[in-house]
Amino acid sequence: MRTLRYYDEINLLTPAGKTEGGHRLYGEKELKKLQEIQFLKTLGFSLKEIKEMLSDENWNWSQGLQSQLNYILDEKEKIINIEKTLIGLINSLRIDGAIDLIEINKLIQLYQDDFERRKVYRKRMFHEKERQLLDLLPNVNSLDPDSLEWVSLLGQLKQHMEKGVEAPEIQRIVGRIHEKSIETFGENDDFFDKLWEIRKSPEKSNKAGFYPIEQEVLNFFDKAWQVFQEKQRKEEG
Amino acid sequence: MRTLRYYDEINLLTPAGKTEGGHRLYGEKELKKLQEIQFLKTLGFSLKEIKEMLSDENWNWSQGLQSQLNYILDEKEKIINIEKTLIGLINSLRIDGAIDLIEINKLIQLYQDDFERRKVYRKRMFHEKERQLLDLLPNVNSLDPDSLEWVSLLGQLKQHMEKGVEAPEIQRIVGRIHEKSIETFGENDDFFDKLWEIRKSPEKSNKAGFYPIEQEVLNFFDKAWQVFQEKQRKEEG
DNA sequence: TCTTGAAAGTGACGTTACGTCATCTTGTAT
DNA sequence: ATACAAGATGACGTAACGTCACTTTCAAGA
Repeated sequence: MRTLRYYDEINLLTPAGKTEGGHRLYGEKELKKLQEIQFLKTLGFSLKEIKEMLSDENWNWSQGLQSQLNYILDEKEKIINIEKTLIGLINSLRIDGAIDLIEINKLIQLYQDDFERRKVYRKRMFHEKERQLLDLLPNVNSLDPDSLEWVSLLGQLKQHMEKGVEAPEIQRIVGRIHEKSIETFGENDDFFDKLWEIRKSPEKSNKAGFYPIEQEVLNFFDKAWQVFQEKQRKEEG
Repeated sequence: MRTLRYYDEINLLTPAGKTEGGHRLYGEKELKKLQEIQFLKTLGFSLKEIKEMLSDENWNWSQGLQSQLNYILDEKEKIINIEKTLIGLINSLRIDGAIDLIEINKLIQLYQDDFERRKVYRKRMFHEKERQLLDLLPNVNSLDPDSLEWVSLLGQLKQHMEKGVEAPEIQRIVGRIHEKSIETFGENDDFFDKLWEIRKSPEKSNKAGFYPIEQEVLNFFDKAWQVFQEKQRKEEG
């Protein structure tokens, strides 16, 4: 009811007549118009725009709809960006256990501004084939099962860190990370080492556009990884 | 500048001090806070919410981000619906050439049903209690890394299901599930129960990165599991 | 015809995150 | 000392209603 009063106020939809007492009376025509208004509203038009459209006999619908579509597409892009950022935050929160909003913000800025430079850097560091593998890297900004497995593994590592690198829990997690990386990158150890070198250095990671992981966790994994490899060698040899 | 005045008014960000004349002075700390505010704003939080988050020492970030993500996903869905409708309209315009309100009205009829369905608005659940009422469901984003690994593994299984039980991708995933289950339950293989337990929860929503574990997936896993065991026996025997 | 209670009317303020005047005061460079 | 840019203050405007508080009208039953 409030709505009808408002539409009346702004002359968007005036009642067909009024009773002596002032009650608003609407006819068939007005009902139809109301439906039109509701419909256009769901398309995201403002009442002002709707008023214009409905009152202009020669309104150019195709142009109006097109520009509305453009606007909506813009909004969609914005929302998708927010979504990605939120997912990234949630994942990194899981890996690191804490967040520094400002650091993350910087990263995002960097990510947005520096896309080109990062591409160049990656080109310098990796061959064609390796770059294809790079695209397989877990994407913190997504919730697909594959990325989630990485996130969960790193998160568990962090969780059990206090138990030390030799703890069986840790070694099992490292084992699964190993397998996962074989699945992702193949048996290509060179590539893995190279990646790991970059990963370990915050600056290089940053340049390459890798998602930052706490240094502590990285160092811990490095040690645990060495233990793991030694054990494997022993078993084999 | 207007912005700073406003933040001061609502006690979101008060200046570190003022000059005799009343000019606002901001220090390093305030600058940082301002940046945080700006960042959170880009994520779609309202100033009221931001105020709460930043002033609460024990703010539950993971939950807050999560509910914001849900809200954003909702918005995204709405926008995508608008987009579809607009595209539909534009296309039908192209076919018919001229369109007038009569045409639009036909389409209104078409979409009318949708309106009705969409009237069940979901509100944004910012506060814990409100959420607890409506969604008790475990959501990937609120899971601990350990459970997350399960979800991610099953999710990957589902992703590659079409390749058949014998596919190497599948067998590798099954292998990791096997290891994970040993870690969790020991050598006895009763982790099927666990799977069924996980299965009980979902169904409600599979957006928001929520992975329902369907019957189909479980059946598939069952078969793949048998293949896996056979292979192992062969290797051993 | 009178009563009565629900529905409708009116007016006003609240909502968000500032933008934009108009007017006044301060800080600072010359 | 003076001039002038920059900041402060207060106020109104924004979009589309929601939500009081209070009054009036309409239609049905006695």
